Amino acid sequence: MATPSASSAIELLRSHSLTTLVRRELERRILVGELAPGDKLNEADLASELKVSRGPVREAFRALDQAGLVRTEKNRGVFVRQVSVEEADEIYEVRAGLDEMIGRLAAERATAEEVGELREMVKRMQQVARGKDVAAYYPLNVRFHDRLADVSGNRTLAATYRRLVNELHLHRRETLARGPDSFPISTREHAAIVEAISRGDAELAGQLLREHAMESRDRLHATIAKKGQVTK
Amino acid sequence: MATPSASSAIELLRSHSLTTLVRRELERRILVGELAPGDKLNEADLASELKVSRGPVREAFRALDQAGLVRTEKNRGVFVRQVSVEEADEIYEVRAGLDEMIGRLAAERATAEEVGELREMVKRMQQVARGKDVAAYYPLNVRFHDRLADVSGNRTLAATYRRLVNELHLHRRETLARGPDSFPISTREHAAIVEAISRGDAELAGQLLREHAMESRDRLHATIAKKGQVTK
DNA sequence: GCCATGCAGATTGTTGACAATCTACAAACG
DNA sequence: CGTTTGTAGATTGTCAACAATCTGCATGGC
Repeated sequence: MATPSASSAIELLRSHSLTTLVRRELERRILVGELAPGDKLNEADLASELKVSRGPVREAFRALDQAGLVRTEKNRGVFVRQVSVEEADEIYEVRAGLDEMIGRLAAERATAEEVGELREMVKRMQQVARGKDVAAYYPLNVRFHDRLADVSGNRTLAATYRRLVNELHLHRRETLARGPDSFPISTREHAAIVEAISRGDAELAGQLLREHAMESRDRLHATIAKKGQVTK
Repeated sequence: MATPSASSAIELLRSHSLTTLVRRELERRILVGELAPGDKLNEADLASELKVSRGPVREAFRALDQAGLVRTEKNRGVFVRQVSVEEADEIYEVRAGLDEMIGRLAAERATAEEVGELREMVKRMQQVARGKDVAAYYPLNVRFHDRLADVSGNRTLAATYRRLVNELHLHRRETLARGPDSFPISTREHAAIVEAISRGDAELAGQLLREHAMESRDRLHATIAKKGQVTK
């Protein structure tokens, strides 16, 4: 490893085609909100902006479509996917089940280092939470759950989970425009989850994570009810 | 509706680009076994065989890659995905959880017609089962579970389920080459599942479907053990 | 005999051009 | 005045050609 930066650059070029890079960039823009649900993605514009031809852009579109982040209408274009409340509700339902599996498996398989890492993440979240800074808390929360999915040791489970969470990000992006974000700071729950995992209590970890997910779902329903009063 | 065939043809042309058609054809070939796991897919050959240019073929590749049916190696080509026993084990684990959700929701939401349809499918499977014709039984079994996923009423759940089942088909294709298929004829279990759904017993339906999936997983483990003896 | 080096063919990655389709606006008709 | 038809511009779908990379084999050096 004489030139780590050079070798990593080589590795970057070796595995990443333009299609992959375009795909990542678009995924980033969508999840970060630069591209809002319903926005149209113009092939030519994106191609010239990213300094590539339309081919890689189109290939990236097909991948993003399959990933559920955009929807394609023939001869009309591709649009950032809009996730309705009904869909979000369905997704939450599945996510709750996956979260329970993640909790169970994580409790069974987590190593001491992994538990330590999770504890560290919870601690960081608690620090941020004191400032009531939702904007800073949100990504930490996402990464915590993401890491939890990895700790489950089941790659298929983690990949399936991430896919659904991405779609829920989409829904959040959609509703975010209508009003301020009321994201919950639930560090206590997180701490309890990590403790259950630490003790190897699969049943409890699964139950806690399921409930944690269900609360998100219930919050969605509460928001629907409130929006229903205000908007119409 | 004066010319239903014509209007359906129009609808076909309206929504299906060449990319979509190529994608479907390749998916069919992979799931039916015409393309075996590990096989390389040559862009130019496929393009000329399907009478299209390489563009749509490449776009179909990106979608199939994201769908988990092929894997892409930059500058080397795309290959039909190989699902190892470890991966299959992971997938089964997730599938068992999804199946439980499907059972629960189906029991809660299934209409009388849907239950009737499921009963009909079980009956057909029983008829085929008497002939011990595994080749004929297998697709019926797949369609039964597929329909069950729809009956759950949760499209996200059904889509997630199908994706995993496709990957398991891949694993089956891979192991099928090594020896005869020992697919189980479990019409009794299917009948019990439908009955639980019919009675609206969500708990039981979920439990039965989970066990049903777990048996597939256990069969995989048994096969591994046996293969381990024979092969090495 | 064995390994490194360097072509030659094949295959993938990317691009720009052409064809088909859609959208918006304006003119013509009832 | 409203509806319809037609046309121009923009956008997507498809294609064929060019560039970059890989694979296999032969040649040469040790």
